[in-house]
Order: sequence, then structure tokens, then C-alpha cells
Amino acid sequence: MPEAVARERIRLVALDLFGRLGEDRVSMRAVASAAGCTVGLVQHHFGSKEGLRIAVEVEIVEQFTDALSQGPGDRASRDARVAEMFAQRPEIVSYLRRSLLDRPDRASEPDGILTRLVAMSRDQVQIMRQSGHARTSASEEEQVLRMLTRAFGVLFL
Amino acid sequence: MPEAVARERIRLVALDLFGRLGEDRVSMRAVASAAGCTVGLVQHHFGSKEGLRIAVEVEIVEQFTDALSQGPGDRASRDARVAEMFAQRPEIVSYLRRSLLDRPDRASEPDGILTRLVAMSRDQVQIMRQSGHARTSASEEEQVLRMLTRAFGVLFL
DNA sequence: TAGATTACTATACAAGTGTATAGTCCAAAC
DNA sequence: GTTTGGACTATACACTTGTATAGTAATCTA
Repeated sequence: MPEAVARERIRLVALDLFGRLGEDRVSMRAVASAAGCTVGLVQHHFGSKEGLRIAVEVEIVEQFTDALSQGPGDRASRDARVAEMFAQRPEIVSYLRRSLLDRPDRASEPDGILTRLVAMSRDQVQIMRQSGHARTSASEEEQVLRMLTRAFGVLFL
Repeated sequence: MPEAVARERIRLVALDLFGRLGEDRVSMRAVASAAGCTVGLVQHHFGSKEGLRIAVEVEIVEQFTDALSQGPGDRASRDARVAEMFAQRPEIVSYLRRSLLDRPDRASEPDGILTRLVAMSRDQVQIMRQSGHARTSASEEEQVLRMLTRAFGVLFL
């Protein structure tokens, strides 16, 4: 993928490699080489390896947010858009599966992707409650959990 | 577990750490320190990290072999003994789950644990066929596959 | 008891890791 | 046109990794 600017290219190959091999098995130099640049540039754009990982995960959460919010707000439409996103970005599926199965501890840390996804789901549930697409009589926590379960179900077939 | 001799102690803590954290995330020094010795001794007993991993996996296969062969040969009894073995050695369950989910490529290599388990199952099926506990009319391959499936089913709940 | 094999420690080495730093190049702002 | 700032490279540093080697202590064997 040589068409994107370097920063974006690095993030994309990192997502791919991290999901395929696991983050610890992918060195900064491996990311740089796959992105066609040097380690210094990765460092320059993301500060550290953790910074790179966070950038990767922030983009994943954005994809989720877009799929959930951009379009009709009924449950069927939202589910379809999440499935569509997974189909178009299978690396995201790999990344999530690996994160949640392989390193659930890290995923649950304050900066972890699970923490981010839960926060994002909470926001979405609140928006849906205000827009009338979610019952305000039900428990908010349970709605968040259900939203995550629906999305993650695809991950484990 | 300071009661065992060093070689065995090293193998046991390696199995535990490998299963809990994943082999690449466990250094030889971490194994040594958990076993209360130095890296040199691990090296001395197992030659290399791969040698240690193989020793760990050979012992796991032995546990399987014992569970399958020592006792009544009917299917229910064998299943019960495998379940009992899993209950008494939960580290083995962790190790297998991690190996098969996290690094299926390595597990499938000639020295990988999946390769070993398949070979062991083949031996067991042949023994069962000769002892009359397995139909010789059915396909041997299918019987091997079924045996593995029955054993591994527990791994993924 | 003497000798030899084994268990074990200590140390060192090369390679790979993440990261810090200094410098080059180039486009945009003024 | 000069300067400023960001994209980018090159290099080096400290640390960890697996492994090799040399030496010491213990245990077995004759």
C-alpha cells in the first residue's frame, strides 16, 4: 500500500502485522521495513511502540464508532454496518481476536482496546437512548454489554 | 514446588509459565529464576529453549498417553481419565490452548505438539483396534480425528 | 580413596530490542 | 530569499535475549 502518506501507511502495516503475529513478535524495525521507511520515522510519528499500538487501536475504535453511528440507528442497520466493516477490514478482526484472546490483561488496561471499546459503547448507548433507539427503561450497563456481545460475536464465529 | 529435582522442577515451571504467558514472553532467565537456579542449568539440562519446549510437550503427550492407555479401554473410561488429567493439571490445559490458538503454525511443525498428539492418537487408535475397543470397519483417520476432537473439546469449554 | 561423570554457577558474547539524538532534506510562511 | 518546522535518515546507547564456555561442587563408580 504505497499510496498513503507514511504515517498512515505505518499505522496500517502495524495493524496488519500486530494482528497477524502478535505485537511482541513484531519489532519496530519490522514495522518500518514493511512500511518502507526507517525506525526513526516510526518513532517520530508515534513516539514509542506503545504509542503506535494506541494509534492503531484508536483507529479501530473509530471504525466501530463510524459503523455504529453513521446511518440509520435501528439495530439491524447497525449490525449490518459493523459486519460490513469487518468484511472490508479483516485485519481488524484478526487484531481484535488476538488482543482479546492472547493478551486480555493488556486489553483491559486503561489504555487497552477493550477499555476503549467499552467507553465507546457506553457513549453510543447514551446517544441511542436519547434518540429513542434504545429503551431507557432497561439497564444501561446491560445495553452496553449486549452491544459489545453483538459486535464481538463475529470475532469467534 | 521445591521438592522435585532441578530438571523436573525446571520443566514444570516452564510448562506453567509458557502456558500462562506464552513461550516468547518467557525468557530462559525467567524460567531459571522461577525454578530457583541459573540459566546455565536450564541450558545444561535442555540444551536450548526449543529443547526445553520439546521436553515440556513430550511430558504433556505422556500424560495423554497414560490417561488413554492406563485403565479400562472403553470410551467412557478413557474420556473420564482425560478429564481427570485436565482437572489435576490445569497448566496443561492452558499450555495446549495457548499453543493451538496462538501459534498453530509452530504446533503443526514436525516437532510441534499437535504433530506429536496426532501421532500419539494414531498409536492409540491402532492399539484400540487390536484390543477390540475400536471398530476396524471404520476409517482409522476418522477415528484419530474423533479421538483428538473429544480430548480437545474440553480446551475451549 | 581415586577418578570420572554429572549437576551446577559465573561470565561473556553476539544479535536483536526499544529508544534517544543529531542531522539532512524540503516545502511552506513571512 | 531566509527562516521555520515537519518529514525523514543515520547512528548510537542501554538493555534483554539465547547461547557458548570455563570452572566449581557434588555424586557416582571402580
